[in-house]
Amino acid sequence: MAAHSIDTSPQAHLARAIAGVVAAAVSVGKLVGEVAQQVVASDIPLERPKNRDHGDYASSIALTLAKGERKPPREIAELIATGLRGDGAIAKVEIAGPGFINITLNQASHGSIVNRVLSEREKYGRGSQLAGVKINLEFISANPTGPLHLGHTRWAAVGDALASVLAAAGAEVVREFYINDRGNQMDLFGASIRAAALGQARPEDGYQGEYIEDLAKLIVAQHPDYRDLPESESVAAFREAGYSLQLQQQKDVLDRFGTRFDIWFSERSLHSGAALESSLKKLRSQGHVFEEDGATWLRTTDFGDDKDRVLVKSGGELTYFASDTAYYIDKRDRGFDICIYMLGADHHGYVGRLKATAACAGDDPEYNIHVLIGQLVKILEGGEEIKLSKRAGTIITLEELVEKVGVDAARYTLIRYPVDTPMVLDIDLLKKRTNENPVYYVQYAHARIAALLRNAQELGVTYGVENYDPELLTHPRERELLGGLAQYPEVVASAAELRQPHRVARFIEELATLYHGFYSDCRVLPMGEEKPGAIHATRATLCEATRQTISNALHLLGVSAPERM
RNA sequence: GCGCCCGUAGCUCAGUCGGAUAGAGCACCCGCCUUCUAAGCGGGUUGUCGCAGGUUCGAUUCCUGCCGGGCGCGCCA
Repeated sequence: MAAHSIDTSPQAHLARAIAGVVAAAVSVGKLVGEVAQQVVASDIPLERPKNRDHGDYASSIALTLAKGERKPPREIAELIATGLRGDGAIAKVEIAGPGFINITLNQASHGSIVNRVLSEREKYGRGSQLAGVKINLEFISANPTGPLHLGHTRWAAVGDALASVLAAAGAEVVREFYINDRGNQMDLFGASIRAAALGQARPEDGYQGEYIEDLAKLIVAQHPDYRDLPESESVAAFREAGYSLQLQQQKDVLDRFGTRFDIWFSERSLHSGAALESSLKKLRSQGHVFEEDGATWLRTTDFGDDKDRVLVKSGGELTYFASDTAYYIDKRDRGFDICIYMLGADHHGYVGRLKATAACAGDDPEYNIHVLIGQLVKILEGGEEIKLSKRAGTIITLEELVEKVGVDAARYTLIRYPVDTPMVLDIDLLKKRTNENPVYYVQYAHARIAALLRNAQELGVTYGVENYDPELLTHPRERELLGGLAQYPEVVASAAELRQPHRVARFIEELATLYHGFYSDCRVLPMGEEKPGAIHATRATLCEATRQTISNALHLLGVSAPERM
């Protein structure tokens, strides 16, 4: 991490302090193990123990070092604890259990997080561990042959949130949507619309949804002549018109959902430009292309794929896989260090070939390419599962879900689970505007603080860092809340590193719980004739820092932070 | 057959780069609004962390095998 952005949170301070003590012990020969010699602040395990008797922070570092030192962990813990006791931020250090170091901070240090939050404001939580890294995040990437369904919706929410989280960690992120606008399904799409326009039965394997009728009507209204063209021209005309309308519909729906893409990338553009040819050239130069049975293959088995893949069919046509490889290489040529793909579970078979493709192009598949596999979403309505079938037209679309539960609830619900969890959405339950939906719980906390701060101003409580005195925050609830606020930057950093935006959602829920607990036990504003004093200003300032943190976190997820509910 | 994902409380799910008594919400029972939003707070009840081995001071977490569920294995896109 760059020197100008030293993390000033209490736990970062502790990590540096512990690393410093260990390094000092190494230099005088009290610690000799390899692990101890190499330890740096970012390696120091430091957590907020569930049990408050275990202090504000606890570290298991002594247990980790014990093996290399061949000494009892408690002895090492004592050594470190002794070194820490001189630290001005620390009130108490205790050794517990097998060798945990439990640390209690002094008031000023523990309370200083409020100053940090209120000086950084909407920037609180941002870090720099991904500074200078260019990331291409591709998600949704639906065919332009129909509305976006629930699976796409999960990605629309999670992908957008992940992009924000990565950006918050300092990365330069581009959100990209790959439009699969080539291939048989496009002709099938055109033929389906044409059939609807002519009042004929749709092709058996064609698209059956009602939206096809709507598209047909729209197109015929503008271009009645399309029906009279020779069949293949007519299919093409309906296909292109339908493509354009459907793509625009997807863009509009996503826009209303709050997910906006930087780049809409057309598969066709790979073929009309030089991308395909130059990618083939690159792959050939790396030596993994071969000819067999009249087709051109990429030897992906060199890098762990199950089987080699065809790039050019014996008939001379390019495969979808050829597009994929060209697309990947094009992204790299555009300067992206890391290409993240978000795919549905039904596409997990692609992971091997995508990674192998990157390797064939001479890249590091462990760094340059990252594939996230999302499990499918099941929907319950009226207690029964709705089976999804695009062809049969029984799908829940992004639009329908939003109509039913609203943007905030839809986004938040989809984001709060890790993507590899197969999730069950109960529509009936989500329709209820009750606290069964965590998004209300979290938004309520924000609105509650906003209301309180409005009242504070009316009552003449002048809150803010200049009237903030951390020595007054001695109540256990206050200490808990301060500890929660301090966790946020670390949560964002780990969400970015692990590509798991749901961690941010879980954090907000925890912070909301801490706030509600504080609120019910600690009176913030003066009562009756009481005059505003230091405790009121200090507590209101703590509230403001909490509001800011919740707001920042909700914004990362694309969920609104209401002032009133 | 081969590969990937999942299996944690009655339900929906966190937690897992090994760490202190396994958590939350919902549901159920009992309290708390004459002053800041009760969409809230507090208390109670709930578990063979799928099963069996292994590694370890320590395993829900790592390894192996099995059982159960989902998905994928085209010169389709």
